[in-house]
Amino acid sequence: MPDKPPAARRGRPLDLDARRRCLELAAGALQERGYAGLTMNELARQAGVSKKSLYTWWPNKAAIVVEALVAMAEMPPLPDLGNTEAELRALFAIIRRTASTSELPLAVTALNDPASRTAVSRTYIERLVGARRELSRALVQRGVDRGDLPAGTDIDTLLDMWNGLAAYRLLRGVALPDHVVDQLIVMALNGNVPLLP
Amino acid sequence: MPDKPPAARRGRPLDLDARRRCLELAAGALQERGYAGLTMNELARQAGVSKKSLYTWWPNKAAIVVEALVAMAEMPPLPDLGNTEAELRALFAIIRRTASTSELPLAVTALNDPASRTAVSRTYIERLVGARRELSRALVQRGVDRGDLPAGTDIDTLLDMWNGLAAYRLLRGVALPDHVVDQLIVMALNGNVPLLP
Amino acid sequence: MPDKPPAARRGRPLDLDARRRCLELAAGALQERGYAGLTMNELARQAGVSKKSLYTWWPNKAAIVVEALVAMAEMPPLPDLGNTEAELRALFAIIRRTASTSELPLAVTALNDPASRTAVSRTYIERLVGARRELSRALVQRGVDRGDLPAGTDIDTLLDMWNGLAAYRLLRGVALPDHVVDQLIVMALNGNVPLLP
Amino acid sequence: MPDKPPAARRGRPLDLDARRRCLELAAGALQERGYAGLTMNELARQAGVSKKSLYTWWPNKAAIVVEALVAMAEMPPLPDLGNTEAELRALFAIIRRTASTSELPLAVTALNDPASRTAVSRTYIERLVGARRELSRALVQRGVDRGDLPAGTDIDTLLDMWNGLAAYRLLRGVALPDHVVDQLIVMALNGNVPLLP
DNA sequence: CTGTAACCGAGACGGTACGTCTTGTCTTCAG
DNA sequence: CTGAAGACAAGACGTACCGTCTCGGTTACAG
Repeated sequence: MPDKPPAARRGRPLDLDARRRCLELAAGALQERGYAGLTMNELARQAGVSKKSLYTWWPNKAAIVVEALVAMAEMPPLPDLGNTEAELRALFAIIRRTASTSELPLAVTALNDPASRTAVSRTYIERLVGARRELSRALVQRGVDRGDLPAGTDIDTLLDMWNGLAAYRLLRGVALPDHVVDQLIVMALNGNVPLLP
Repeated sequence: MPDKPPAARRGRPLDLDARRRCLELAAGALQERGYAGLTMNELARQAGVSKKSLYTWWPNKAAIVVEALVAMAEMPPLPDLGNTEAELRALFAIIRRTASTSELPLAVTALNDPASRTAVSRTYIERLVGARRELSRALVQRGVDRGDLPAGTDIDTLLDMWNGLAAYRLLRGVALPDHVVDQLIVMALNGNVPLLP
Repeated sequence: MPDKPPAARRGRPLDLDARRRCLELAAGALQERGYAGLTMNELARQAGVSKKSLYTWWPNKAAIVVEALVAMAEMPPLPDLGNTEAELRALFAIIRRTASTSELPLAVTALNDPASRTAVSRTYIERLVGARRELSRALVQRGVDRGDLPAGTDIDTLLDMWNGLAAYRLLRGVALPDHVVDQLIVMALNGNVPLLP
Repeated sequence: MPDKPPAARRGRPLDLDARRRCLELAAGALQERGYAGLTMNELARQAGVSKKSLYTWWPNKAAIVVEALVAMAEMPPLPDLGNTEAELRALFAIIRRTASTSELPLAVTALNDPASRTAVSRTYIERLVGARRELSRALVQRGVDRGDLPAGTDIDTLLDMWNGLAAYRLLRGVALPDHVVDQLIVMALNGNVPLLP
């Protein structure tokens, strides 16, 4: 008997539909009213779900928030445009869009909620930042492979710098103008990027 | 007599001493126990101050936190070492130290507390981020004046990029290794910096 | 099946035990420390109950106080002694005891607390004063039935007069001497009582 | 030197006008909004007086309230109508009016305010109840002197009973109907009153 | 006519109760 | 066994009020 149905489950099955509904409602509330503006009571009520279930599915509020953010952060793979400059431009579009949502402040707030200490481990952050990171890294790697970027480019540092710049500007409430983006791309294509040691 | 003192205040004067005491206690509690770990009840009790006074001086908890962070962010002017590379190295030391304290998460949390929306205006952020910014800008400007950095250097973008990189790494829980700092300094001294349009 | 049990309650049931515990603690605190000396914070703490629960069960402090007083005011039915004079004497013993406790001032204070205006309705007073009234009325009625008191005796007015006399004396800080009680009883047995119109 | 002018006062004299203004405002607020509805802050503001002055003139809130009630309780001497029944009827008019104001509940509340324990002594009650008592007693005494009431009438008990009846009815929220008043007067004129021992 | 002593309005302050809110747990009943 | 309904403990938040205090200014009598 190669593989029996996973565990011969008994009783009422998990309501995966309701679970997803919660994440969507949470995502909406987070963007509209922020971290503190999302309350578990209301989330349960609106999702037609019991608080018991919420706390069965996630250990605490911070965990729901992080998972909702992870879901929001999902993005389609960046297509190979055959042109490194065009691809970098597409990458910056995503960086700016991400920074313009309040995703980062929300993540910081969730991760500094004392409740999260117990259960929301670093793995969540890995998933949150990491989700996009892999795709972004692949894009930059293509530039390196094409020879448009230096062979030893420190891709992670480069991406952290670009994302960090956008995020920091967001914190300051200042926009990231086009000409800055243009310049960063030109600099990169000219080989002015951090290199691996 | 051109203008007499503003309004000849009546009534008992503000107890500025107690006000400052609150900020110091708040700063300590924030570093030790985080945003949620600081409670107004205890702060009032420890400072020997009534809650009424707290809420007279600041509109809500977030406002106290931001002001305490502003006070924490004050730093001595960066001395002129006569050597741009040494100065940049000193600047990065501060950037790393700042990113490794909990200051940034606290600020983000406070500024995203819905209570702060009403009263804690953008000016607080200006003060918070701006306090250090002026000093950092002056340091970089000295490098430009000495001719060690390009004449048209976009100092703000450069600083946002460096600070953002450090902060983003902090969020990811990854350290910023020395060789990366070395490389960024070398790049800057080679003139590879964003320029004003 | 004409009507099934009202709604087949769902969710955790009310903790009636804790509710009763609160009333008892409140009664004790009222007698020892008065209306202002009873605080909701402490009551919650001592009863091992959350403030939320207190305010779920009662709309405000005054409501708890009134209900505690109602519980205190409960008294055993006055036994039929077969002798009207002896029964009236027993009634006066209760009247005096009631007037000498702090029950009346507490009730007046609670019912004049502006918080009570909204929620503590007249029904509370009915219950508070009415609890004892029924028993007292029954006692006097027995005297009427025996023919020891006039047939048309206005029992309510008679009881209000006697209770009012004792209460008024309490307010003035003057005792109600035995001979006055004796005389009132004699007057009543001689038929000198207010009559229904 | 038999008696020198009291103390040869120096400095600014007491502002008796403002003091009286406070009492009037307090009386109004008490009747409209009750004991807790009268706040010292507002009283000071409305009277154009500083809180400092309020607490110079009276030791605490209860003291102001009691003094305001005493002022409210003042009544013109009851004229000799030459007719005991008419006079008793006038007396009952006053008793009813007094009971219909919330004077008694207010007095009870004030005297049970823990703050009053220190400073508002029994003498205040004497003044409050006593002010009217003397006048009422004189009126009843005239009836005794005329021979319309028994020689040994216990006037104090009689008045406490009548006042207490009206007050108790007020507490119960029930009116005192005319026919009851008529009957009490008839009973008294028939000699059915408590007698001194 | 000037000094000085007592008074005054304004209002900030310490202390503390009130009533509301939210998180995370627990209990019951229904599917 | 899972899920909805919702009561519960704990405790923070922001508001209100009392009685005290400190300030600068005002009014009277004294020299």
